[in-house]
Amino acid sequence: MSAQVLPESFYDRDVVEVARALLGMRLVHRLDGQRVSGIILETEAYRGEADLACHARAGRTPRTTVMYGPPGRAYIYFTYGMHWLLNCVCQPEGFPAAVLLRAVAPLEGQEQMQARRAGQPPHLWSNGPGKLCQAFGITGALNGCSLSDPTGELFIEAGQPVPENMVKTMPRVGISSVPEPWLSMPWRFVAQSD
DNA sequence: AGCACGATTAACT
DNA sequence: GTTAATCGTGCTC
Repeated sequence: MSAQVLPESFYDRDVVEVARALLGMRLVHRLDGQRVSGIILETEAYRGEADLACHARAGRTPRTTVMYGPPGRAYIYFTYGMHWLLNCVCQPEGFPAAVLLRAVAPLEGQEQMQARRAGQPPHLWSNGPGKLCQAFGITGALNGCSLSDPTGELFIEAGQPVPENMVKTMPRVGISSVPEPWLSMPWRFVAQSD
């Protein structure tokens, strides 16, 4: 019984819907022939050039090109001079939108995570967008790769969907200089732990 | 060519 | 609660 990898069509719809639907799914990175994986617990949606919090607000640039491509690809970028952040490209090709993966619960390959998150306790390995990329060994080398290819290095498998009463919705974080209404859009989704 | 700032994190007071 | 670390990106000159 092998887990089902989410197909491109999963991502080919409104990015806010996808951000909600990704909760409970499983992020997998094949690293040194070993699976490093975790259950997605927190996401944020970034939608189109009109969304002033979205990188695509500046239009199509070298960095944002991947977001304009087909759904189901990884959009990975570098920020604050030291952190990689992982997104899933959504909606039809030509419309720039992506879901930022903000937190996952460690599952497989915990020795790998421990090694990459030197000295930190397990609950702090992947509870942030920069932290999860570090724990999983994800870098810009994977930018643009398909997340729907089961033979690829990085993909997302179907998991246990999170029921509605276990999902909290709130404004996105880290975008404090963005004007309304974008600042308050409830496009951040968090799965409750209990 | 130069500059301000960022979808963050960890280590402070 | 505050702040340094650190550099690619996009904007201005």
